[in-house]
Amino acid sequence: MLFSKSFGYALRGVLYIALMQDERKWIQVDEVAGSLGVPRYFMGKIMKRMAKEHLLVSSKGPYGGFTLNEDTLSKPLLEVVAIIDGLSSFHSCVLRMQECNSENPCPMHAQIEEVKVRLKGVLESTTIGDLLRTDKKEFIKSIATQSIDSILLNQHT
Amino acid sequence: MLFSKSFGYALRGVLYIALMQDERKWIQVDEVAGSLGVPRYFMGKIMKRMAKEHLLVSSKGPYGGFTLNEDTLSKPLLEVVAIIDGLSSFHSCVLRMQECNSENPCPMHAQIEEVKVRLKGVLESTTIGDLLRTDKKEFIKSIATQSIDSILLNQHT
DNA sequence: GCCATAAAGGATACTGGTGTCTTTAATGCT
DNA sequence: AGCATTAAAGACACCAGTATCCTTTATGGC
Repeated sequence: MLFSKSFGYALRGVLYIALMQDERKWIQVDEVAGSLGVPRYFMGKIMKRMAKEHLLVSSKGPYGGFTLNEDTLSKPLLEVVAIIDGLSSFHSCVLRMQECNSENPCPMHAQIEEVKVRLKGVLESTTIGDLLRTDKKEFIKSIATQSIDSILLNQHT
Repeated sequence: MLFSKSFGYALRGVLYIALMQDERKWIQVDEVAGSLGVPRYFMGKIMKRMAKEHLLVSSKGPYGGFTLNEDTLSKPLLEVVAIIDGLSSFHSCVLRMQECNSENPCPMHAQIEEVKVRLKGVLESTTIGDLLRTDKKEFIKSIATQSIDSILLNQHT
């Protein structure tokens, strides 16, 4: 597994909020979790962590919820990885050897290093905003489990 | 985490056996686990799984242990991954979307697919034998936690 | 056949990620 | 000020990977 389950929830959550941003500023956990088919309370904890790291902004009380920060869309995907999974896998050896580095490499070091550099490069050069697509319905379909109609319907309630 | 902890144990175990093969045919779990600094009973279970898949051969009783199969060194690393971790991460979406594929891709599909193909390529094109190095002492150092001297010493007991 | 040795197999505990629920704190509305 | 709403925070359950121990099975040497 490249990333944790939480990372998937986190990124999809941010993208969902970004998607709804043009209509409403504050989006509630209930709606995000419901639309994405993610456990309600678990989603809440994940979004809280992102808010704590200023990738999201939260507001309590009626009409509160979560919203993007000014710079959220320009942040690289690696930021989400760092917040949710941490970056240890990029720095540590796949064979878990303590002393693995370019001078004293583990047997897989060279082969894996190349892949890790590449993956890190993708995550650094791709921003959250880069992932957004123009077709809203198509985009929702790619991150949500609920039907598009029921999601768009919920917006009026 | 690209691979599980077990995968690291497994690969290092196979390499250790390969390394000792020129002197002795059958290597015991006790020695492998001791040399590599891996939990004894856990290592046993991992090696058993590899034996079941014919990546290793096992023999019970006195002077028994594990040894390489005829074709072990020519097997690609992906074989070890398949036995220990399974290949599901290569086939499934990082955002865990059920319906993610090239026709209906998740937002990260294109970027990740490239990395996954590359990683899989490395694991397919690199054999276990490819990882072996000529300098035995250097090689042991790269997969073991115990001192080289104490390992070489144990061979005589 | 008996004994010692080593893997096989099963039972159990630990740990971190995942998932659920309840209580507390903050905020907007009346 | 009081109430309703929403996130924050903490407690707890669950599960899969990890780790440990014990019993059983196979095998070689005597």
